[in-house]
Amino acid sequence: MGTEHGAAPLAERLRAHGLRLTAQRQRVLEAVGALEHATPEAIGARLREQAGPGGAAADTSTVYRTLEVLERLGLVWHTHLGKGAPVYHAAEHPHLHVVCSSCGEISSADPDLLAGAAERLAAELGFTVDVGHVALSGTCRACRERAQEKS
Amino acid sequence: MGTEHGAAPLAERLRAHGLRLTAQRQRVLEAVGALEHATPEAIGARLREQAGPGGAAADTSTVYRTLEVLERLGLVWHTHLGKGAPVYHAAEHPHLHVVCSSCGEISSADPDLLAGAAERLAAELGFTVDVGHVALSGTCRACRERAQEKS
DNA sequence: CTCGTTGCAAAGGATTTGCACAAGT
DNA sequence: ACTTGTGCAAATCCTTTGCAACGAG
Repeated sequence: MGTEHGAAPLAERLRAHGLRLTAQRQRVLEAVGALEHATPEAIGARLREQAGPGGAAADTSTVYRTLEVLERLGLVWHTHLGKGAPVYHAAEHPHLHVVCSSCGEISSADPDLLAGAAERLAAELGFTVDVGHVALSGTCRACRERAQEKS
Repeated sequence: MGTEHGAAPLAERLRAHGLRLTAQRQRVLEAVGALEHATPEAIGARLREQAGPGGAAADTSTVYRTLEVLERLGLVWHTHLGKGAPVYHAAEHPHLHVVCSSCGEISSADPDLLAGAAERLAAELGFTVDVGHVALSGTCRACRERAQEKS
């Protein structure tokens, strides 16, 4: 297990941008890594739970502002999976999001799935697909079967 | 040009569901077909413009409710391209949406691009990708070049 | 000490909902 | 007539913003 990227990049990248290392920023980043597919709301909730005796949660607005910063630093990414649900995840393990439009189930898939499509788009339109941001919607096996027996 | 699906399906499908054919529903459907990548707001605006002497626009809430109905009937589809921007399009010509996360430019692409990925997901996860709903985000050629010269 | 950060509360924008009236069948 | 659809306005939800106090460097 590499120690190289444990917690260092945050402090380092913040300094590089003239920004400051704060407890909130560390906590939000930690929360994004812990919760997969984290929404701002979920992150806020988690911080509130973890807020020990010191009462050290982060305000909603701070969560939003922090996520914005972390994204600019390249430490987290976000995707819109559907309606009002931006989902953040650590930038370290890029993966594809696959969402069932029926039950809302979120799965992850191999980014290579889009390699072919990405190449064609690059060649034909000069468009660079951002695999980490992509969300594929469709129907998961369970919902598909449920729909079939229904009709 | 086939007449088979011109305007008939609306009345037909509405009846099949015990719903009624109204002027608003016809107009909204027409607007979605006319405007590509139509947002609810844009649809409302268009209806307001077109509202002739009879003053026959549709209220915002009606637009939303109508789009919901039309989607249930399978006449229109929607995709979330980013933040608060649900985009509707006629279900007739399925296409992929490609959005530049930098400038917001929306392009359409060949659905076949995802054929390979769709097959693999179906085989590996039993997940059926809904190509019409998919939005790929990334960077368009113009923004990519702009970013390069900048740094 | 200086300037970035945070919390709080209020502002915004987009979508949804309740209800009485109008309209389709 | 009966029941669904519509407009209007109020209610929500999510996110952003202004500002004074706080804390990192």
